[in-house]
Amino acid sequence: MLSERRLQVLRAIVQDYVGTEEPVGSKALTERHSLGVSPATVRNDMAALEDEGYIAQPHTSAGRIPTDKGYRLFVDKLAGVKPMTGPERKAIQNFLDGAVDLDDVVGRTVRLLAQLTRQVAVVQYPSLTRSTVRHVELLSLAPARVMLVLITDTGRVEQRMVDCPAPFGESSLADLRARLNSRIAGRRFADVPQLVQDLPEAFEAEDRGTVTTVLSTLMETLVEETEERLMIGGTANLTRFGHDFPLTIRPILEALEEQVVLLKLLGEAGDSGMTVRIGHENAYEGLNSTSVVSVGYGSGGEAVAKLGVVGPTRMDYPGTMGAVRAVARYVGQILAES
Amino acid sequence: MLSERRLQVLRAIVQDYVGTEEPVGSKALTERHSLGVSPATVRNDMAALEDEGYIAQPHTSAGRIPTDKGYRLFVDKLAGVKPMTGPERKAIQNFLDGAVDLDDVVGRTVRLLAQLTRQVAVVQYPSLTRSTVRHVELLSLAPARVMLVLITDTGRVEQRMVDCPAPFGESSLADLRARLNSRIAGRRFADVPQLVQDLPEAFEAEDRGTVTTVLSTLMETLVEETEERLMIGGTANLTRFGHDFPLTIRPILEALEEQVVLLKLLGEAGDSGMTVRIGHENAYEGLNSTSVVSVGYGSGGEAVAKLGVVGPTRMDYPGTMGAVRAVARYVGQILAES
DNA sequence: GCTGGCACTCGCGCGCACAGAGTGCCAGGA
DNA sequence: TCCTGGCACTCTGTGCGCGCGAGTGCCAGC
Repeated sequence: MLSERRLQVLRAIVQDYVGTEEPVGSKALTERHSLGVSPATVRNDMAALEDEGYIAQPHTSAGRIPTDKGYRLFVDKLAGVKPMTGPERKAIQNFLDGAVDLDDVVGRTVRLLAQLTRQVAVVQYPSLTRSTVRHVELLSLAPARVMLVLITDTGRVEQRMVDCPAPFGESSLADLRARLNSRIAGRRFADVPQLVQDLPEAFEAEDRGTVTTVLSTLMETLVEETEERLMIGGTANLTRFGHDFPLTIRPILEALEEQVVLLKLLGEAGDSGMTVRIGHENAYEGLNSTSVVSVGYGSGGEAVAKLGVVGPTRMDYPGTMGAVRAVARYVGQILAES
Repeated sequence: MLSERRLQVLRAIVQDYVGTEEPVGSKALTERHSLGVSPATVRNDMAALEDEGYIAQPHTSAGRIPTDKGYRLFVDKLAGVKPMTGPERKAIQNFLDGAVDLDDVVGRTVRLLAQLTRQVAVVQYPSLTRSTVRHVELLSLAPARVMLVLITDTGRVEQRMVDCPAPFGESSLADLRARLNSRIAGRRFADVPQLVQDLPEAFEAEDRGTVTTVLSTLMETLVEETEERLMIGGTANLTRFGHDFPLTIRPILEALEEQVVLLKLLGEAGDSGMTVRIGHENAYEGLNSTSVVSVGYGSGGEAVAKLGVVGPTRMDYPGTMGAVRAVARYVGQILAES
């Protein structure tokens, strides 16, 4: 167990290193923080911290820098979440209030988060897993061609083209539309398959093939849309990453383009509360030198999606966590209103 | 006027520099290209080319590198477009064929283009300016709340929430929906305002306010959607940009996040045929060290949007132009089919 | 108008020495 | 038992000088 003072030393090291980006030595520490002890004592503490794996030296006879384990302890025990100031909160609210539709909300959120944290922001579109169907629209484009439009209660709209096996009359289409909506409007995605299972039986034999095709397209859409899309922004902030640049930044850019990777990353984070994944805690190798701070957000109490930022392990955790939490809260409000 | 041989020398310099990324000297030139003359002669030619501003020396007594003006001449006069090979064309087609909807088409196109050119790809969503309305759908969500869904013939779907000034009955809504569609379905965006101008008059006084609100939201949507969205990809390729990295890459990443800048960039390019903007020819300052190769694409003959790549001025122009042209052609085909 | 020769320039890489920061360890004191 | 000042040691980063090599411009000759 580490003594109280050693924890303070670790906290000081993290804070200094985040600020200066340079390994911090014992002398500098005692100068900048009033620890009440001499450099020599600090040196002993540092040696102990290094033995425990919380800090490391890049080279012999350089200062110390925190390890992933050190940051972990810092985040868990030594630092809180720094709340946003009043004016900051006001600004967040104002910025998000002007959004006109879902795309706009997500777009603004990304920009805002990137600007506040000066890091890369990732925002997942509100999830459809817990969503319900608001309306299904069917439009006849050609005798054997139907457009399927799905509208969800989160305000999302998806459309698919359906090629029918046989021509499909306008009246049959209207019939199908009406039956479909009366059955599944307001129901959850997961329940849809059962609810429409016996629908084809209500139609003439010649139309059954088409009905089945339309239904399976609908189901595909539901499944596909359950897999989430996301938006990222603030990639220019990657340039502030470090000095050894090209090598560090490349895998990160690659990871950011792989939506699958990012979705997994957000998905792995706990469902409630804020999650901080530090360095090697990230499963994806390219992000081993980064930390991911993420949190769920949603209208009402339930989280429907996640958002977060990706930055260097050497980041201002309290500030970043504060910004992420605040933004998530306000986005939730906006979504609840619309 | 430059002699034939000097043009050849310029061509050789561009090709070598693009390959090696290093200033190219007279001796290396005569070794790698069979110009049939000695290094001394090439030196004279190079001096002449430098006087004319086609090439420059980074430092005294280093090799020469092409200037923007040099690349311009190279692209205009000295190099053609390198066509894709058969297998490459096949691969492009296969890759694009699996797309399920518009988002998917654009997404695949971006990835494909980035991979083929190993540069940053930018694809504009098919434009709505020349588009027609396929269908307008109105859904009642609450007594005084309507969802407006617009479907275009390019397969795009946009929705907006409308808060009505007064409650709006289901039958009035159906009436409005029917009238709207009979008037504007199949018509061009630009014609819509006139066509619906006198619609409110057909309704009871109590509903007129709502009808007007719905119509103005529709018009807003049309205008907004005429301003295009776009998708980018392959940003990881920026890491191959140069050695002086952080300084070069930062403004580029910033530019890429500013959709307005990119749209302007694509918009400025000529409406038909391929456009190459080299270095300082780009209006936006952050892209002064990059070249942009863009071309319009669309279903049928008409171009409905643009796509292109952003890369270092030192790029393989013939190859890049070939890839861009080929991809644009196949995307056009895919869009025409769907 | 092309060629070979020659002197000149300049950036780059290498070796070296030095300063500075930081460490570990130890003996002495509260 | 724990803290402190002192001391020797170890590195890294930096500045300087130097030589090499690539490349140039110019000139006289063919």
